[in-house]
Amino acid sequence: MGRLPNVRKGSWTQEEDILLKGCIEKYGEGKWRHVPARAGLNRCRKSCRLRWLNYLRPNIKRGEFAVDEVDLIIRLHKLLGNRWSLIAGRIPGRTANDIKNYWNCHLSKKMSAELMGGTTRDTIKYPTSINAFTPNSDYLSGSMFVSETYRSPQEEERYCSSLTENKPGHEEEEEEEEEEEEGASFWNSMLYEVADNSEKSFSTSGPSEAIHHKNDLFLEFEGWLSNMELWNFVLENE
DNA sequence: AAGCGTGTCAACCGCGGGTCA
DNA sequence: ATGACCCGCGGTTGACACGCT
Repeated sequence: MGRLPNVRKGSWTQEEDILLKGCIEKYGEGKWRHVPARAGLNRCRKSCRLRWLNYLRPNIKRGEFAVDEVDLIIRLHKLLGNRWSLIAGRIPGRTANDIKNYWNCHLSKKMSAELMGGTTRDTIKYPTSINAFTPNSDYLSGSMFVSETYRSPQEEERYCSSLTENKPGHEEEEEEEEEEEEGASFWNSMLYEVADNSEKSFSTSGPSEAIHHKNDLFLEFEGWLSNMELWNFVLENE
């Protein structure tokens, strides 16, 4: 099973852009498997989709990121980690690819430089990582931490010594459980903290005591992600 | 002027999740 | 329940531009 033979790759020409744009305008977005044939393009569907989403779509903002956009990206990245599509959803006119590129070129270096410079960090809100722990499938499947962890020198020392200890095999399961608990407790803290601080609008919709299962917690959180009022609150009080 | 290093951005690739037969 | 197919995402790569030596 493989790749389509003789499919064009590389940069898009103006003619191709016109064909693709015309096709989307005529048939609408989606059904990407039909797009190459409909548009008369010798491109794979993924390439068409990407070109549309990142370049041809109307209302795409180009050029320098404004200061407030950068600030928002940093805050959102703290909260969400590398979930670029979610971050892009909060920044009108910017695509996930743009934001990812901007982060990789500008902000990741800046952030790690700040880290090295000993910038103080928030204490409980996020795991000890510049890349926030993200509620991805690894978390749901039980393997928790996917991002590189920052530790203080003392923490690092403890961590290293813990690594050099010989651990019998059966303790691995216990470690996984501990990690899982640690992650769940992070989400619990975050969700409850937000709920506690947000008396008015979330007193009824905040997390109920019945939330014990991590999947429930995650689903609850995903629901909150689409709550603009909550977002405004989090960003204002972060 | 030429060579080299670095930054930027568009595009590709592989994978995971969802849907449907 | 299972496998095929499609979509969307994030990581990575490659090409080009630009600055420095």
